Amino acid sequence: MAKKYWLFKSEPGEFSIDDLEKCPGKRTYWDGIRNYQARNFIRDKMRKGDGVLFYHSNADPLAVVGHCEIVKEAYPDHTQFDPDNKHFDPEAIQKEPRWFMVDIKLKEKFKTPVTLKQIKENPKMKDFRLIQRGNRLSVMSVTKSEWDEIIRLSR
DNA sequence: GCCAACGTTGGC
DNA sequence: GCCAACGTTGGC
Repeated sequence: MAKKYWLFKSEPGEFSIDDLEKCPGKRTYWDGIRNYQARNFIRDKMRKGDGVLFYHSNADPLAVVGHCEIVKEAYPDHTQFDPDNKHFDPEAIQKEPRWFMVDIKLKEKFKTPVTLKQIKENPKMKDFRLIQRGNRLSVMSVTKSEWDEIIRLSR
């Protein structure tokens, strides 16, 4: 299957691209996704080698700050079973995990983040999911041309 | 801090 | 299965 592209949102106060850069091997698991649409992307669609844009939400600046690669495909998100974790799901059962995660590895932290403002002003990005009205998905798909444009803007 | 948009929950 | 109430997200 052809390489696909995604965008992950993260609040830098929770987990920033700098935090990712400090992780061993610059890789981490992407836990805490508790939305079914996002879960289905993770569980059913993401494949090793797919590209991931890393976006800082609730931040200054609001921007795509780098890109990553999926290095491990979906497996159960252990935080759903951990009562001490803020993503604990009391309804989740071990035999049939409800929530999944992938592992990502940082490929590049942009020298120039691509801001939300830039994206909104760019006619080529008018269909970008991130800027669609009321879009609250924390994981979404990105087309190849959108990916290429973001990379170009970061240069 | 506000609030629009959206997902989820639960009573009926 | 409808839908009002509620909680959350996230830009502003």
